[in-house]
Amino acid sequence: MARGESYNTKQKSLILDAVKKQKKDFTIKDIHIVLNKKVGLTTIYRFIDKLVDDGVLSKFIRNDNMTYYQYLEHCDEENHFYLRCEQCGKMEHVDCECIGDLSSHIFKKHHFKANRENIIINGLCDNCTKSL
Amino acid sequence: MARGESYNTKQKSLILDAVKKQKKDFTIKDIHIVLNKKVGLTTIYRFIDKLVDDGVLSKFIRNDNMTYYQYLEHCDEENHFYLRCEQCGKMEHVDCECIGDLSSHIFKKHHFKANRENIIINGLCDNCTKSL
DNA sequence: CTAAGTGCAAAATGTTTGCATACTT
DNA sequence: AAGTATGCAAACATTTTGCACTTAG
Repeated sequence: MARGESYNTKQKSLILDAVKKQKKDFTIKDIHIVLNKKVGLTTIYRFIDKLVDDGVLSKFIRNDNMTYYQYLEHCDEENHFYLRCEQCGKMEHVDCECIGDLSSHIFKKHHFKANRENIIINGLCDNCTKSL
Repeated sequence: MARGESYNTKQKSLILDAVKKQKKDFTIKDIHIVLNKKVGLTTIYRFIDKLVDDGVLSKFIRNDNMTYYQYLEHCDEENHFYLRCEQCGKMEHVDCECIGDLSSHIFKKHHFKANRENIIINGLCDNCTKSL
């Protein structure tokens, strides 16, 4: 096997499964608890960091000063983007050419190359709008 | 004076000035150093947190695990949004109806109420695209 | 004069590192 | 067998808190 390659371990797949099961954004602690502390905190930190580097997770901070992560379903769709609810933390996936149109407009008119892999629009989802 | 009101102090205006002068995203430490440690770290933490709550600053985390802040020029423009360069950290302000169009599309078709105050598109600015 | 703000030092958290052990390939 | 991964404990860094003192109104 080539040098620098990584090994598959029970811990990694446990973490990845847990991460994929989350319905909304989560913290390192959440995963630690979900896994019933079967996997060490250090390992979780290390592997989740790697997932962020690999673009599998996005990482952000709320004003409560906690670090949250969110699973980014891998989409090869040309026109994929996210709608993230600021109220409940849920992330909707959308495929719609509207975002492609915006990107090309921004490129042509504003000379900026949008990162198409990771466009997130914040706001309020349908449910939360109703319950306010 | 009404209870719960806040006082204007030298420290607060020093911090606010420093924050506005930043050309790109910055950390608490940056501000501490810019102010030549004339203002205590604790005070900086407290006031900057307040600025975030008030929507004057946005707060986010990079994968280096440092917390960054960015000054959000207040814009009453209907169609204001940000283009944030992932390479150099610069934030461009744009006023263009393209974003209003997108927002109403998203509202009508995807039943999501975008937060118009704070739309940030990540990507690469013109300069950084050229120098890659 | 009173409420709010400041800054130090201490405490609390969150995150990373060193290292011996265990696991993958 | 050799390279990776794990997890503990320790080290580190960042952020928050308690408190006596200062300042704004």
